[in-house]
Amino acid sequence: MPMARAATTADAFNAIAEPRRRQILDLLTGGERPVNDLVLELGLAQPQVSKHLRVLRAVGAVEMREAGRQRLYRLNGEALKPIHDWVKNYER
Amino acid sequence: MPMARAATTADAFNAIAEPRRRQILDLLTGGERPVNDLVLELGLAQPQVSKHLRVLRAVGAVEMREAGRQRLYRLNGEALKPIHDWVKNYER
DNA sequence: TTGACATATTCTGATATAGGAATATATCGT
DNA sequence: ACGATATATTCCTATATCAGAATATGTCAA
Repeated sequence: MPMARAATTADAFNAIAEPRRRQILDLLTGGERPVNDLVLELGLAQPQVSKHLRVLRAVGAVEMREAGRQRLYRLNGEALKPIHDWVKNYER
Repeated sequence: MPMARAATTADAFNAIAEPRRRQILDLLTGGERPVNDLVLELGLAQPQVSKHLRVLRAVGAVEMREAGRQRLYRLNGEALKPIHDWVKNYER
C-alpha cells in the first residue's frame, strides 16, 4: 500500500507559486481592497478569487477586515519574509 | 465538459515551491556536485533526486555537465532573478 | 565481455489543487 | 419581510505531481 504524503501544510512558497495569487498580492500593494475589486481587475470568477484569498490568508500573506457587506483585504508583506530571506542567498 | 487548464509551463516559482528542491539548490551553493552526493545528503531515493533535478534544469536553476559516469550539477542563480525581483517589492 | 557503478526514465497509485457551477450566508436598502 | 448585493463554501471533474518500484542507459574496471 502506497505511502501517504506529508500532510498539506501550505507555506508561503506554495502560495506564491500560483500566478493569480501573485497578481492578487500585487494589486494589494496599492492598498486595501474589497473582493469585488479584485474580481474585476483579475477577470476571474468571484469564487476563484475567494478561494485564492483563502490560501493567501492561510499563510498570512493577506489579512481581512469586514466593512458592511464587503470584506477588505490587505497585504501582509511580513509573511513573504521567508521567501525573501531564502532567495537573498542567490543574488549575484 | 470541463475546461482544460493552461498547459503546464513550470516556472521558477513552481520549482522552488518544493522544499526538497530548495534544499538541492542550497546544497549546490557549496559548488558543483554529482547526483549521488545529493542523494546522500538529502536522504532521498536516487530517482527522486534525478526527477527534482530535471525540474530545476527545466527552469534553468541548475546546469549540468558530464564527467565520466557522473553528472555534475551546478547552480545558476540567474534563473531565480524573477523571484528575487518579485519579492523585492514586498520588503518593509 | 562482464559486472559494478552512476544516473535517468517509466509506470503506477495517491493526493493536492485549479476551475466551473451551484449554493449558502450575511448584510444592506426599501 | 423581501430582493439585491457581497462574499464564502461545497461539489465535481480534470490535471499536475509526488513517492516508490522497476527498469533502462551509459560508462568504467578487471
